[in-house]
Amino acid sequence: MRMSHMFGRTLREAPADAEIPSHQLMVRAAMIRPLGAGLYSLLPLGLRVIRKVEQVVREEMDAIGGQEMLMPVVHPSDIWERSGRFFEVGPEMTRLKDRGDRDLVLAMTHEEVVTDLVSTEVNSYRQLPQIVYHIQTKWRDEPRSRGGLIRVREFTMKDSYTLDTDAEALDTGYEKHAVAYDRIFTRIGLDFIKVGADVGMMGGSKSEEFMAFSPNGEDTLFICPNGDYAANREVAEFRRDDPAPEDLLPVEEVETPDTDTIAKLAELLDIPLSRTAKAVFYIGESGRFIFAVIRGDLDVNETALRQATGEATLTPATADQIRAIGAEPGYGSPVGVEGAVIVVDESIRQSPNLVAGANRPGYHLRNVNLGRDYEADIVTSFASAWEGAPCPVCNAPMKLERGIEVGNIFQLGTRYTEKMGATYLDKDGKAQPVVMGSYGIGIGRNAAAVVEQRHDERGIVWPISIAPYHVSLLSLGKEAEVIEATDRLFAELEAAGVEVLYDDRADRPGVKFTDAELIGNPIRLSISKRTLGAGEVELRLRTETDSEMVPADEVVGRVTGIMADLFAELDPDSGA
RNA sequence: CGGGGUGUGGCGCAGUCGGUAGCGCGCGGCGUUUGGGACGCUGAGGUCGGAGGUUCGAGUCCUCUCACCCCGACCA
Repeated sequence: MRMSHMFGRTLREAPADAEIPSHQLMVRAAMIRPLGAGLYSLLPLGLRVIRKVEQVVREEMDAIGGQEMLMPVVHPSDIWERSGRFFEVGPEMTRLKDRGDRDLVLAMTHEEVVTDLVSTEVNSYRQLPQIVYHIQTKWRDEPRSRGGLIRVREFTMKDSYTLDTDAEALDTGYEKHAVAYDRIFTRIGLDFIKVGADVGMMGGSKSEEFMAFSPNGEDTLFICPNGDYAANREVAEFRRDDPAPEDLLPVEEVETPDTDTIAKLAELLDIPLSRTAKAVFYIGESGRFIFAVIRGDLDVNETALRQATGEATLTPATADQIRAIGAEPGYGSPVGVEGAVIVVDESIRQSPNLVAGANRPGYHLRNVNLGRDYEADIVTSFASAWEGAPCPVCNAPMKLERGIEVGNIFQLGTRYTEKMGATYLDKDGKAQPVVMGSYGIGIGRNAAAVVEQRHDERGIVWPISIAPYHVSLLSLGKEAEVIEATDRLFAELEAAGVEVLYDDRADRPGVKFTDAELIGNPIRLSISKRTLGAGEVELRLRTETDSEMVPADEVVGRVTGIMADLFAELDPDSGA
């Protein structure tokens, strides 16, 4: 490609509304342009990156037996009604009508279409297992898009689906995906980790996320320094030590004026936070009052609490709602309340003789004990982990990291196939629901994550696997012999299968160097009157600050050799 | 949806007390330059986000509205 005719210009300054590096650099480097909130055009340079990410994904999906297909972006709403998600998913899914007043939805994912296809295409256990996938547009009307390509509303996603006869076979397909994903993210040069995750709106039983490390990531991860455990904050567990057993002491009311927070209470009574029981009040989506009880030194993980209660949303209760069940804001305890679902964290069960509210202003109770003084409807774990929390496996203090979710894998089970009647006949001729898994990779987000991890003050430092071009070729000077020599090298490189972005513009050298570094192709070649006089070409890697002079007739071989080395560095089979 | 912020030429910005819109970069032409974002001359390009209002007069004041960004809520 000759830069003199490339569509899209580089920008000297980033748009004022771009804050994170990947957003700024991809706009400046003429890869993306904003159209609206969460909507981006891909310019030719950016599209090349996206296509390369897609191709890596495609190769690895094919390698585990995936069959590529393509499903529509617009769906008739009835399949979503049959799965139930038409009613479960909120405004994130866009609904529209066609000219015949028929209800349609814009696809935010494709479980429904796959399941619908399965019901007609799969009839026998002999056809299973299967892996199908497509790489296609998704529309999710996010409440808030952000960060360039990190979180957008319209985006390209690879979604694949495993179809199996039983849970054991599902494990196999799931594990194949875990391996394929490892290879994909390695090949595109990401520094990443697989963590345990919440199943969210996808439902199902098991889910893990692949997280690219980045301070600009939206997720918080807890990671064991010994590699024994890694989880999204939403589901992160930690080791809970059993406190020394104590005899249960009698309940005793204590006057605590103006002590409406746990911190004040602990100070007033001169006890550690861990000797108090904290009450947190929510109203669930069903309208039930959710009364969460947790040890005073811990915080509620609302995702875990939603899971435990089966409530899709939890809204903090108002003071009036709290009083309506017989509790008192600031002085609440589960002792004597009525009409609430009492959910107790494990920390409480393990801790005897805690201080809790007396459900009247200015008073608390000492020596409150679960089972003696009140009963729980649910006892489970819903405490948030924290930086330094003990690893649930080895007890080492966990590190807190930020990550960008670049892929996720879900075991769906029969959630969709049962509802939509996607069955196969087993060996006994009996109809059984197909067991499904669902696996996603956001293509554009991956490209952005790579930029977040691989850039410097001058621009992007692409890994060769997804760089827009392998080589930036610069002609320095307008002398005819320089132009001719650069034209010739351009042709030779292309003939050798090297992808070249040829900066043939009439600009000064500084402009070309700067743009080459901004765009970030891995190999830079420069030809000028000076190099020509010595019969050489200057070669510099984007990752290096020193150049190398290469005899003109060795350049193509040298470049292809470097390319092979660069690809090898990203090769998951090389053991590097 | 709550909180904060910004809308002036392609990008970055200025615009005082209300007086008829300017700077840098970029872009076209000519000339001089050519190894780290050159210089001179010259030229093109703006419904000042939109609507309404106040006023002799609005980029500027008032009202409404739209869009975008950031934090939170939410989120496969």
